Amino acid sequence: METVAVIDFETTGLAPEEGARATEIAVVLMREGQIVDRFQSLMNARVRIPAFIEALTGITNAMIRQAPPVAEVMRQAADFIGDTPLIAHNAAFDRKFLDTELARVDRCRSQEFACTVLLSRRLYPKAPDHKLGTLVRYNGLPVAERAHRALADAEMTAHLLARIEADLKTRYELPEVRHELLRRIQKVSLANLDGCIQSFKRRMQIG
DNA sequence: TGCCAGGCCCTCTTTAGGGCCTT
Repeated sequence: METVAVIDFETTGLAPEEGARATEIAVVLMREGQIVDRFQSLMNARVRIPAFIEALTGITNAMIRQAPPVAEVMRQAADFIGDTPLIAHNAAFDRKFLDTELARVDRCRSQEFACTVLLSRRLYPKAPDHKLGTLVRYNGLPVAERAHRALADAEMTAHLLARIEADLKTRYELPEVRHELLRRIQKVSLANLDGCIQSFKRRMQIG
């Protein structure tokens, strides 16, 4: 059975090219819709966290000063993830921080990302919006006590992923939902979703 | 002076613009 890694970063800002750095990482391994392992750590990149981000995440400059060095944490995270296919909510954001922080420790990513924002826009077009918290509540999933912390957000994303996979299986009578199919789905328009999945089923000789 | 992320999606589109989503 396929294992996927759900990843979430907390950072000092929105863009590494603007000098933003990661302050916390969490990775949740999922297999058959269940969380089977977790990695989480704060990390010290020797940068100051803006006050409004301290308020948003609850991660303070005092906490970061006592955290292990970012290079040490990223090497551990890279070893934990290995070549497991990746998932994130708004994957473009986490992908660029992952790639930037890995490059700083002379490591690189080999696997692709799937994105629960793109998937949710296709599966749940009637949701009020596609923020992580909204989608979790919209689907009646467990809401983390402390959103905007990496492990809490990664676990909420993992639960959302499990719901997406379950809904795809039910709606399209699929025996399983692999990362490759998620990647295909997120690239087609909403109008072409049904056709994309039926075509995939024919190629896989399902149904 | 006025803007200041960026990748992606949607549509009153594609010779573009506006909005979403992440910290």
